[in-house]
Amino acid sequence: MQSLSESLGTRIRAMRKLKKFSQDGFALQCGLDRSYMGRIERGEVNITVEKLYRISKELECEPVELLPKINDIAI
Amino acid sequence: MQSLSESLGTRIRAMRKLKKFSQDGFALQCGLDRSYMGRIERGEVNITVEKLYRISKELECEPVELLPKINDIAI
DNA sequence: ATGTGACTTATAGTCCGTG
DNA sequence: ACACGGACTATAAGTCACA
Repeated sequence: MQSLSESLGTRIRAMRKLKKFSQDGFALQCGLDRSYMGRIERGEVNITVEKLYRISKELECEPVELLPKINDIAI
Repeated sequence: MQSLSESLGTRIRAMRKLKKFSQDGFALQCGLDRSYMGRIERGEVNITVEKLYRISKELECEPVELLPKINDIAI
């Protein structure tokens, strides 16, 4: 079972690629550092809800589309 | 328009009351200090996604039930 | 049972680089 | 373009005392 951060990162990456954004261009859009976006997508960090919304906004999706179901992750 | 943290806090409080939990009993369940839970419910802090999941788990709901729609808050 | 101030500690998030 | 890291800085996390 994936961790929450891993699952979230995987979903963010998939959605970003769907939108044909580069990682660093997308980070810039979100007002985040490029190295931090890499860490997010690799599931190395536990982002705040505020950043989740910022990322969702730039991906033109609802946060729920990026969040795993509660029973699909280890808590 | 409410801020994200305010909207999230309001929803957490409403769901907690629905479950008939006291603030400090609920904080304990979540492994948090009751004063910190108070700040979350008042929207004074910007929690991480991990905390959101911990709280959702104890409220027996999905995170999406606690999160406002992206167009309903100021980003 | 809850709000608030004043903390300390942990970690989110930045800025610089390398291959 | 992206992975990965070191060394920062800002802020979330967590504790306690008092109202």
